[in-house]
Amino acid sequence: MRLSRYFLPVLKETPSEAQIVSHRYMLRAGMIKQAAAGIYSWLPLGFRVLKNIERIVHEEQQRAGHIPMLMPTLQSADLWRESGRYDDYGEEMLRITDRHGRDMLYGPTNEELITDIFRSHVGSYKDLPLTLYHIQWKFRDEIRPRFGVMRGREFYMKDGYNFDVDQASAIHAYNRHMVSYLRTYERMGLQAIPMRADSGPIGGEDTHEFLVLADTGESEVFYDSAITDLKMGDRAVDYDNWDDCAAIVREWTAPYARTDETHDAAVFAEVPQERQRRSRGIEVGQIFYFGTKYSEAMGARVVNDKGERVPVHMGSHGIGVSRLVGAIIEASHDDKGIIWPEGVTPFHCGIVNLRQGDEAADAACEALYASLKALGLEPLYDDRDERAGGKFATMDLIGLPWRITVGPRGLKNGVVELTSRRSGVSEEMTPEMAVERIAEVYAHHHRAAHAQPMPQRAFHTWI
RNA sequence: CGGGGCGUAGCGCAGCCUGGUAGCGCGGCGGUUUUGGGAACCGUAGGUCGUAGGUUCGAAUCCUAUCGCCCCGACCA
Repeated sequence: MRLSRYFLPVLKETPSEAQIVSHRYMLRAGMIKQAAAGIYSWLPLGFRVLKNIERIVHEEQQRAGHIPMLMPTLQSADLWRESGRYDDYGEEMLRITDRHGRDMLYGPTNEELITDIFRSHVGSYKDLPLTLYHIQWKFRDEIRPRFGVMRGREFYMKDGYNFDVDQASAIHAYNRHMVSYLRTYERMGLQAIPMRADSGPIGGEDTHEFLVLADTGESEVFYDSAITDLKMGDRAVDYDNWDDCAAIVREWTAPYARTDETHDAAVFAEVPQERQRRSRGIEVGQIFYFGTKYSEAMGARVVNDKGERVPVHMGSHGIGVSRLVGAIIEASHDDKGIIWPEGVTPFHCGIVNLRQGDEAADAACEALYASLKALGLEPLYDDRDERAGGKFATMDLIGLPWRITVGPRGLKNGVVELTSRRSGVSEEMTPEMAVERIAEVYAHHHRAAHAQPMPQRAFHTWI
């Protein structure tokens, strides 16, 4: 993309309403524009990040054998009356009446809809296990929306639902989700720690929240520092293997890690003193096993191998996609702006032409731009007629992890400058070498590297 | 919903107390000189002062109502 033809309304000054760093930078970098309290338009740059996060979520869900679909934002109140939540959910649910006087609602979540779909079409244990998910806008009428997209009223969320014939296989689904979530967050350059949580209005017996450590987090968290040393890395995971998944879950749940809701000072005291950590965290996901809570209320039953009709065991799982945009910024920024992890960056690298209009500089930039595009990478070429300082400031603010700086001075010696946004380190090298280096950096983040679904599959519905 | 605050040009703000017909910085547009970390100068456009009523010869300013937004709290992906 050429910046001169893009829409990137950056702000030099911080809008007064923004209190926390992610909100400030999202506004200043031209990522969002507030439409109403807790409701935002996603401008082109923000939209690219949102879509990158969404893409990673999709890839990791499908890798784990989960099936994408899409349910509507508006729902009929009838199903919610059936589950009993029409009254339980309270003021946070946005209720709407259509022209015929029918009670509708803007969905805060989708357990009712998915259960209705399930009971209409699935009747036998032979159709299980089944995990369906979608990524869709939700609305929760927060009393006080704040912190930009971190606590909006309208938000983009992946929610998935697993259906299993009995508790044991439902627990495996739970474990499988924890593993896939760990991978998902790691690919975004985040460390999200699973912490034992309260179930809240969703209900359930077993649940973990995933928290990103950040000073501005809304939850107080207590953990054993051993957990932050854990990495999924490149390890091969067989999502069909109950023991493998359970082992990884044990690895991540053995060290103490809880939010203030479930914190137990006595248990925490058993963690060696030097490993006790107390911090703040941003919740970016949660997984639940809730047994037969909805299936019993709504009559979602299957016939098991003994010919008995039994309520299906369910779980649900959510990832706050729009919130993650803010959470990543909270976890990765400095005083100049955002520092995007390679996995989610809106553009793979920036090209800064220090002397727009200079024949050699223009030509070198065009060549770099073409080479990067040819490799399937998307550079952002700052070809505006701006001074160097302004271009650098913009690049630093919008946080592209890599920058190639091109100027007449370097070109005289046949070199350009490659700069890491994170470390600030600059190296001079030929343009060809810079392209090669960028390509290497992104080799692991390419879509192709993640598009392979699990090789062995137990899910009958998987393509 | 309780407490606090704010709505004046695209953004950040002053003016309000003590009414007299709107200003500053940044940004925009045109031009000249510049050009390796947010340049300088000249020119120029842009506002029914959130909205509605009231008081007054006269309201951004005083009064009333209303809408919106932000912050703290309870609540929450």
